[in-house]
Amino acid sequence: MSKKTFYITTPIYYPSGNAHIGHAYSTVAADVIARFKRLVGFDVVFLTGMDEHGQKIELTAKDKKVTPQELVDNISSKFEKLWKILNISNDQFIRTTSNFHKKAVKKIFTLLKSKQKIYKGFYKGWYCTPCEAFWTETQLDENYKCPDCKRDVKLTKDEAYFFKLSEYSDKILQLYEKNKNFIKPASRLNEMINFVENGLEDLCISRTSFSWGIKVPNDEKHVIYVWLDALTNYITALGYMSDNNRKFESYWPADLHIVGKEIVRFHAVIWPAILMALDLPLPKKIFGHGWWLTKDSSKMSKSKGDVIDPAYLCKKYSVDAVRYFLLRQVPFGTDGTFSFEAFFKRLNSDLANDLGNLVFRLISMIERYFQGKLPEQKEAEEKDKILIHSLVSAHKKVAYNIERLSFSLALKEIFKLVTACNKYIDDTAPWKLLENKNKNIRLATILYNLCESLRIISLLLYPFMPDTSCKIRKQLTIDKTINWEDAKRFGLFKASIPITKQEVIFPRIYLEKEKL
RNA sequence: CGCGGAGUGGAGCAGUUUGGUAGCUCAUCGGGCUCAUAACCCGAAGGUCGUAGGUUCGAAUCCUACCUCCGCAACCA
Repeated sequence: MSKKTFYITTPIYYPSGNAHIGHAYSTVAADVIARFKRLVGFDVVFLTGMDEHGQKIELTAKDKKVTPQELVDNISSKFEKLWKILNISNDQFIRTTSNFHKKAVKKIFTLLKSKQKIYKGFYKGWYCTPCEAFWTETQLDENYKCPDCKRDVKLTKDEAYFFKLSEYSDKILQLYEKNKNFIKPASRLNEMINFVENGLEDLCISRTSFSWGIKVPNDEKHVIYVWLDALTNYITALGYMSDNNRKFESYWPADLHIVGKEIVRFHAVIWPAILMALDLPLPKKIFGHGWWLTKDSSKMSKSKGDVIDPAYLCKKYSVDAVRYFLLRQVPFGTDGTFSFEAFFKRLNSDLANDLGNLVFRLISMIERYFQGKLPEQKEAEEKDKILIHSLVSAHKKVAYNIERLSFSLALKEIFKLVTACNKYIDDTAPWKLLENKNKNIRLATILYNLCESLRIISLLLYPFMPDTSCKIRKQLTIDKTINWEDAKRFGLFKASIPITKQEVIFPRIYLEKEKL
């Protein structure tokens, strides 16, 4: 029985500073897809990692008086810790400073060179001596000065290796034409078409101005510059160009590269060209998500420390609050504004008031009315049907929206169910039935239906909020096995297993108590 | 004329492809309920849909002009 495979990646992040909310965003989104795909039976590889070479690292390390390796070891370990905190279920964590990656990249370079896709030429750039940095003409400011220090720059010509990107314009346009879903959302596709139609230039893929990188084989004063080093992580991680490429054979091509909108171009233009040059299949989809902006950045920076540090948010307000907010607040393709006001609002109204309170009031009634043990008998009524119908049909909409990366809509669907449950309680008014002894079974049925609802909700919620999902199941003594199929059927909840009240899942946040 | 996106009640957004009572969430106000985390449920108020023209019986939705904001315009991960 060979399961269908699914390979999903995040970008590899650049450890020149600490992880911020944008990193968390890409990674959490990828995690949701990975968890979902596993849940529906795919054999998933979920890759994330770090892009650890380059001049900026070299300079930062020098500044901090550590070696580049020490610098990246330190920062990368922080990223890894953050992924643990955020409950990221990645199968691999690649670092471009790993030996296996460096070896593979060298082989890729050599192969491309032998195929005559790489040649040696001259890189023209404007060099700023004090900054030790090269700039392209378009990067210079309006007076042709260094954009960093505003001082004079001088035109220099350096020997460098180039990749024949210019050969691929037509092929890439054909790719876009053939696969309309290659770049999502569609607005990004238009940008790329426009960009490629203007013609592609060959790509400079080596540098001599710094040394922190993979050496060019047989020409060691050159180091391989970002593209060939970073983008190829998606295949070297699977063992491409290694002694054991079994994983590569079974998982490549990637099903989905999740990237920030700022690097769509590299993934949608350069990466396919490199793969074409290597005669490898192309990834199926690139999704470029939006950015988190801060509306009132002055206020943010005034507060002590880096307040939008995702680890801090998780620690203070729970992982799932963060995961939920990021994916619920704005559509995945568009930019959003991060504000604590919005964060607290979401937390309070959706998570604490609607979901958390629902679990709490339900368990409270089960304890109070049945000493924590529901009888098995049932007495259904017409109004149950509406609730049940919306429950068993929800999985389709949720799955559909996750597949399209419309996380926000998927969550909306799930929370419609939560609202339906709260309404159902109000409509059936269990506390009134209590007065009438004959209504005991009906009362139990209502509570059963609610437990069952929460079983299904916990299942649908699992890819987004694994922690919360498990908490709900634990509180209602539902067994731990998470299986998407079980979201399609009503009636699997086992009555008569004792339930006792536990912690509140999402405590309410009181704005006035929060010091921002 | 480089390409593209956006401008809708206090806030954030959907609706524009296939014109026909302007919808959602939050906030506000009123009511209900008491199982619950001052939570839950119901109802109300609030918008001439960037501006000005045009097409049409009828336009947020189509056309024209203009204004404002934003993204892309390659070696920045």
